[in-house]
Amino acid sequence: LEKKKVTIYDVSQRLGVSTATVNRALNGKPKVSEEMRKRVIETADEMGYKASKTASSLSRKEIKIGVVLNDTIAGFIKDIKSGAKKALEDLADYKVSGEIRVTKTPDDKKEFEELLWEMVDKGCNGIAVVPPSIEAELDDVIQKIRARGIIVGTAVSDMPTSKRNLSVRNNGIVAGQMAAQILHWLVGREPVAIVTGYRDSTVHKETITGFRKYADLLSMNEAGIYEHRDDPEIAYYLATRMIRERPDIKGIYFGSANSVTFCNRLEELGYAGKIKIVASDLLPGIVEHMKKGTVDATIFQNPFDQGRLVVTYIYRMLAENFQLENDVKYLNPRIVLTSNLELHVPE
Amino acid sequence: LEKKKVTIYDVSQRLGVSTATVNRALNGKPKVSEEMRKRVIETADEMGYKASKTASSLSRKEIKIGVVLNDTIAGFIKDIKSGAKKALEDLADYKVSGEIRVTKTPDDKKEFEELLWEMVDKGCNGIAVVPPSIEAELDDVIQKIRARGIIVGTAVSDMPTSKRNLSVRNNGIVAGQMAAQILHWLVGREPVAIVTGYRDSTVHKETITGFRKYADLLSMNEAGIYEHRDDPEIAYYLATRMIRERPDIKGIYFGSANSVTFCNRLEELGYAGKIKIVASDLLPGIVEHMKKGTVDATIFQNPFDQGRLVVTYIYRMLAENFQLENDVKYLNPRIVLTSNLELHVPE
DNA sequence: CTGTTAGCGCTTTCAG
DNA sequence: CTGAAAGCGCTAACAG
Repeated sequence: LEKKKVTIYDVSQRLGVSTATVNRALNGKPKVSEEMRKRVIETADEMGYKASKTASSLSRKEIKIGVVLNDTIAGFIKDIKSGAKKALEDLADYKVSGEIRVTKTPDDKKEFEELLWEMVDKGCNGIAVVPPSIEAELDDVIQKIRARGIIVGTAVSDMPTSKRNLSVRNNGIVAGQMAAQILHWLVGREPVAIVTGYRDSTVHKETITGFRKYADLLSMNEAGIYEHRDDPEIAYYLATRMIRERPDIKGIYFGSANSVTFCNRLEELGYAGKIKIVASDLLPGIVEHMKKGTVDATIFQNPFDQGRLVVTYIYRMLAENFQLENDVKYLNPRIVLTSNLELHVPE
Repeated sequence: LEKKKVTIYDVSQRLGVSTATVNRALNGKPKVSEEMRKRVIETADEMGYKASKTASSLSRKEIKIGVVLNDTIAGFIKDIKSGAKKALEDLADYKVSGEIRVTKTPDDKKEFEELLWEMVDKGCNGIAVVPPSIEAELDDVIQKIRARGIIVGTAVSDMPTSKRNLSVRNNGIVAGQMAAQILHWLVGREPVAIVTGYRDSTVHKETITGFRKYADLLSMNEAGIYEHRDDPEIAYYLATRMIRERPDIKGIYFGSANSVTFCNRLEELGYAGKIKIVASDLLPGIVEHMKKGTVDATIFQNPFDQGRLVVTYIYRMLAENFQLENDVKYLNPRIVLTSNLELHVPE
C-alpha cells in the first residue's frame, strides 16, 4: 500500500538523462527524438511513475479558459453560469484563469461568434460553450478555433458535427424514459402529448426517443408532439390549439425547460390539475406550478453541474491529458417532486 | 478579474517578518506570539491573501486517513468502501495516504474498537467510520480518539453524542417524504406499512419522521412499523405476520437498505405486485425485485458518494481548515425506477 | 535535440 | 518566539 513516490527525477536518473528531457517526452512536447520519447515513456510506466498534478500546476504558466453562453428566453443559463464560475474558482489554485460571457440576445449567431473570437484573441487555451439552438450554424467557426489547438467543449446541447472536443449534457434518453414511466403511473393509457422547444436539437431528439421507447413498452397512448421553438407566442397558441383539438389528453411531457408559457395557458383554460404534467428542469415558473400542483414532477438536468463539469473537463484535457470516453459526459437526470423540491431550490 | 496572486511572501514583506512566521500565524501553529498572530492575520486578509493548496500540499508532510467500516449483513458497505478508496486515490496527489478496514463481524463492538485503535497507532491524522448499529456504544472511544486531536467523521449513520467532527449521511427526512409521495401515487389512501432495521438509529429515525410527516399531509393511512433489526429471521417472521394480521396492506416503505429477505418472503406468500413497494438503496436483491416488478421504486442514498465525501471532508478539515456547516453533510436522496435503473447499476 | 538552472508558494527543520 | 534556508516535483527559459 505504501510505495514511495516515483518522480520525474527518478526516471531521469535511471535513463541517465535530464529531468527536462523526461518532462518533454512525457508531455508530448516538441524537442525530443521519437526514440528518446519511447524509451522514457517505457521506463516511466515500468517504474510506476505518476505525475504530480500539484507540482506541475505550481510551476506551469497560466491556463485560460473562456466560457461563452447563449442566453435563452427562459433565463435557463443562470445556473450553468454559476456552475462554470464555481469551477473556475476551484481551479484558480491550479493556475487557471477565466472569463464568462453571456450573449445579450438569444440565438444570435453573429453575437455568439464575436464572443467566441474575443476569447480566442485573449489567448484562451480552452473554451466552453452553450451553443445557440440552431447547432450546426456554428460548425465552421468551431472548426477554425479547434484548428488553433484550442480545446472546445459544449454543455446543455451539443454540436456533434463541429469537431468539438467534448460535450457535457443530460442523459436525454433516460430522462424521456423516466417521464414516460411517471406519466404512466399518473394517467395509465390515457392520451399523452409531448411538448418541446426544437425537436431536432441533439438533446431534445434524445428525450423524445427515450420517452417514446418507454411509452411503447408500457403501451401508452401518445397524442403527438407540439414544438414551440422557445417562442412564448407559439407556446401560447399551441396550448390553446391542443386543448381545442385534443380535449381528451390527460398527460403532458415537457421535454425542454422552457415550458412555463404553455403551462400558464393551460391553467388559464382551466386545465390545471386535470392534465398531469411531467416537466423538465426547475425554472422559477415551473417551481410555482409544482407548488400549486399544476406540474406533478420534473426531470432535473442539473444545469449547475453541467456548467461546472465542462469547464473542469476542459481543464483536465489541457492539463492532465484526460479524455472523456466517447467525448460525451451524460449526467443523470433526477426526479424532483414536491417532496424533495426543497433540496433543489435555494432558500 | 485579473488580480495578481498575493503570497505568503508578500505578507511577510509588508510586515517585515519572515515567511515562516506568517506561516505559523496563519495556520494556528504554536510558536508565535498572540500579538504577532493577530497582526499577520489582519494584514493577510487586508491584502486578500488566499493560501495556495497546491503549494502547501507539495511541501507539507504526509497526512494519514484511516477508514473503519462496520460490515452489515447486506454487504451494503461495498460501495462506501469504493467511494472511500476513490477519495484516497484522488487525494494521493495531495500527500495523503490511507488505509481501509472492514470488520469481519457486523456490529461487533470489540472488533470495531480494535480497528479504531490500530488506526490511531499507525499515526492517522483523521479517521472515517461507518459505525455499528448501536451507535452510542462507542461514544467514549471516539471521545478518547478526538482528545488526541484526531479528526473523526461518520458516514451512513451518525454518532451524534460522540463529539465526532462531522457526519455525512443521507437526508433521511426528505427520503421519507419522497417515499410517502410515491406510495401515495401508487396506493392513494390504502393502508401502508413501514419496514426498517433499527428504528432508533439516527438515520432511520429521520426517514420515519419524513415519511410520517408527508403521509399525514396527504391523509394516508399508516398501518404501523415493522422493525427487523437487520436480522433475516426476524424479517422473515415479520413479513409472515404482517400478511396474516394485516392482509389489507397495499403499500410498504422499506426505510433501510436491508430489506431483501422481507421482500422475498412477500413474494413466497404470493404478494409480489399486489403490494406496492418503495425500497431504499440498490442492493443486488432489490435490483432483482425491481426488474421483476415486485419493488416499484427505491430511494437511493448514494453510498459511494458518502464514502468519498467523509474522507474528502476529513482531509479538508485537516489541510484547509474547512468546516461543515452544522457538522453535517446531507446528501440528496435520488429516486430510482426501472426507467433509470441502468444509470445506477454497473453493467 | 538535450542539459542547466531558476523558480512556483508553501512547510519544515535547524539555528538563534 | 523568530529567521534562514533547504526542499516538495515539475516546468520553462536559456544555453549548448
